[in-house]
Amino acid sequence: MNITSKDSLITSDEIANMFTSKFSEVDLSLFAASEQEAIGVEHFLVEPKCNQNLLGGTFDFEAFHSQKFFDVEDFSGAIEYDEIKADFNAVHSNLTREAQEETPELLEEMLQVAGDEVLDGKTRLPTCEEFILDAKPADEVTILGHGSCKVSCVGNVGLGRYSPDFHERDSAAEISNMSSASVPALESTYNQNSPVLDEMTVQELHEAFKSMFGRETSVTDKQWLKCHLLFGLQNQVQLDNGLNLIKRDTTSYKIGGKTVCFSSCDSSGSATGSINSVLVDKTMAVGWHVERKRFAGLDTLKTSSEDSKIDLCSLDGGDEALVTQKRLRKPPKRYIEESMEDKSRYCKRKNGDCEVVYKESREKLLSVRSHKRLYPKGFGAAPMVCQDKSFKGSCIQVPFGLPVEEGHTETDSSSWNSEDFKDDRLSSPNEEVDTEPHSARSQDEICGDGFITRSSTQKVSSHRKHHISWTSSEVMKLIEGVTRCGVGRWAEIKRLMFSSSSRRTPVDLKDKWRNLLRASYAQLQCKRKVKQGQKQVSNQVPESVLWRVRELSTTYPYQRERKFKVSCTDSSNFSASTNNILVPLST
DNA sequence: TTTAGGG
DNA sequence: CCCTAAA
Repeated sequence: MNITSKDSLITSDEIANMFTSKFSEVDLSLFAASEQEAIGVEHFLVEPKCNQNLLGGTFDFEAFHSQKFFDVEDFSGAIEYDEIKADFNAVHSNLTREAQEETPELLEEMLQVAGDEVLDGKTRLPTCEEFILDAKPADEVTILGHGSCKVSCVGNVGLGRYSPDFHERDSAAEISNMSSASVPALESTYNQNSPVLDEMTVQELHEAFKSMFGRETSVTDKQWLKCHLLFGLQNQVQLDNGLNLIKRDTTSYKIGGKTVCFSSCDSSGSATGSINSVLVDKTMAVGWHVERKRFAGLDTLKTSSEDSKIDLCSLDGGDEALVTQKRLRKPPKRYIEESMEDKSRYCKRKNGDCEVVYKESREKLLSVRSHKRLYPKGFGAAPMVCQDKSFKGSCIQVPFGLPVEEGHTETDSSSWNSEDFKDDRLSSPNEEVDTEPHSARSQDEICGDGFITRSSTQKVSSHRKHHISWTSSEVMKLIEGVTRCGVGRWAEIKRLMFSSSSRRTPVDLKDKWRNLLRASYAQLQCKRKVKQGQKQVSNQVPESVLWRVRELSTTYPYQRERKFKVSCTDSSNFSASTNNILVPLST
C-alpha cells in the first residue's frame, strides 16, 4: 500500500507554517501560560481514557502490520529526514475503516497528528506539545514554536528507549515494541506516579514546580502538578541516561525538604522507557513515531547524511531561544567526538562571547533540542556546540582548527641532513618519541607497530592521528613505490612498500606524494628566481629527491598537477621518460 | 574499498 | 591529516 499522493506530502516548510501561523490560529490556548493552564490540565487528564480506548485493542500497530494495512517499509522509508512523505491518508483511511465503530473520533484525532488534516484540526492535538509549551514561560512560547516543541517531546520522551534501534530501518520492530512493550509500562507508570509526590502538599508541589521550571504556577491541581514534576524529573533521567552523555544512577531533586529520587537504569534500558513514557500521550503513537523518525539523529549523534538540524542557542536566562531548522553540512565525526570529550564549558554567541548560563529547568528542556547542534559552514573559526548540562557545561566550544599536537616536534631537515637519505634509522631522533621504536632498527619494520604505542598515549577515543613525520626512508619507499607502480596506485604501493607499516595508509601516501610534488615544484620556483637570500623552503627534502619526484611526476603525471611539472631544468636526462609529454614551459 | 581532491 | 564524492 504505497499510495503516496501529493496531498500527503508534507515538507518541512509546510510543517513550519502549520506550526506557526495556522496552528496558533487554530488554538492559541495551547500555547498559553498560567491562566490557561487549566486547559493543559484538562487535556492532560483526559489522555488516559483516550489512551485506553486506543490501546485497548482498537489501535494495534502489530495488527496493522500483520494485516498489511499499511506497509511498514513504505511507511518508514517514506519518512525521510527532511520530508515527511508518509502516506497518512492511506493509513488514515485504513485505520478508520477498520476501527470506526469503536472510537472513530479518537482515531480521527490521533491520525490528525500525523496527517495534514492537522491544519484544520479543531480537535486538540496531543498533549505532548501542549504540555511542554505549557510548562514554559510564556515569553518563550512564541519563539519556540511548535516544531521545536515536537523535538523536545520526541527527544525527551521517546528516544532513550529506542535509540539503539535507530540506525536500523526496522520500523516493524519499533512499532510492535510500541504496541506491546511500552504501552503497559506507560499505563502502569502513569497511574502509579511517584509516592513521594503523592505525599507532598500542594504547596510543596508548587515549590518543586518553581524550582524545576523556574516559574510559579497558579494551578492547584495536585495531579497536574505531579504530572509536570514527573515530567521534569524524567527529563533529568532522560538527559542523564538516555542520551548517554553521562551516567548517573539516580537523579534527585530536593523539594521542600524531601528528596525525590529517580533511579535510572544505565544505557537506555526498558525501565527508562517506562519512565519516559509517563507523560506521553499515547495518542502520539502515530504522530511522534513519525517525528521521531525524523529526528532520529538527535539521540544517537550518529549523524546520518544531512538531516534536519535543530539549531538552537539559548541565551542567558533563556529570554530568547533561537530555533531554526537548517540544512547544514554534517560535522566531521571527529568533531563530534572531540566535542563530547571536550571539557571546555564555554559557548559563544554568534555575535558575542557571553557565556551562557542556563536556568536549570530550561536547560533541561532545551538541551535535548540543542543536542545536535551544528555549525554553519562559514561560521567563522569558532563554531559552537551547545550541549546539555550533562556535559557539566552548558555549551562547549570546539575550535575548528586541528587540535594542538602536544609534544611533537617537526623533524625538520635533520632527517635528511647532509647524509644521504639511506640512513633512515638515524634520521629524526625525535621522531620515535611516539612512533617508531628505533631500536628495532630495520628500515621497514620499524614502522610496524609504532602505531600501537602511540594509541595508548592518545586521548581516549580521539581518532585523530597525530602528525607523524615522514622519515627519509619512508619517502624513499614512497618514491620507490611510485617508480614501480606509478602514481595513483597507492593501495598497491602501500601493499608493496608499506605493508608492515600500519600507520601509513594509501591516502597518506597519496597526500605525501602530493606534498612532495608541490615541494619539488616550489623548489623549482625558488631556484629559478635565484634569490640567493631565499632560504630553501624545501630543505626538508634533498633536492635530489625532489628531482626524482619530478621525474616521476613526468612519467606518471597527475592530470591535475600536470601544469606544474617539467617546466624548467630541461626535464633531466631521465631516460625512462620517453613517452612523457613534455608540457611546454609555461611563461 | 580505492582514488582524487578540497580543506 | 581529515573528509567526502565518485567510481
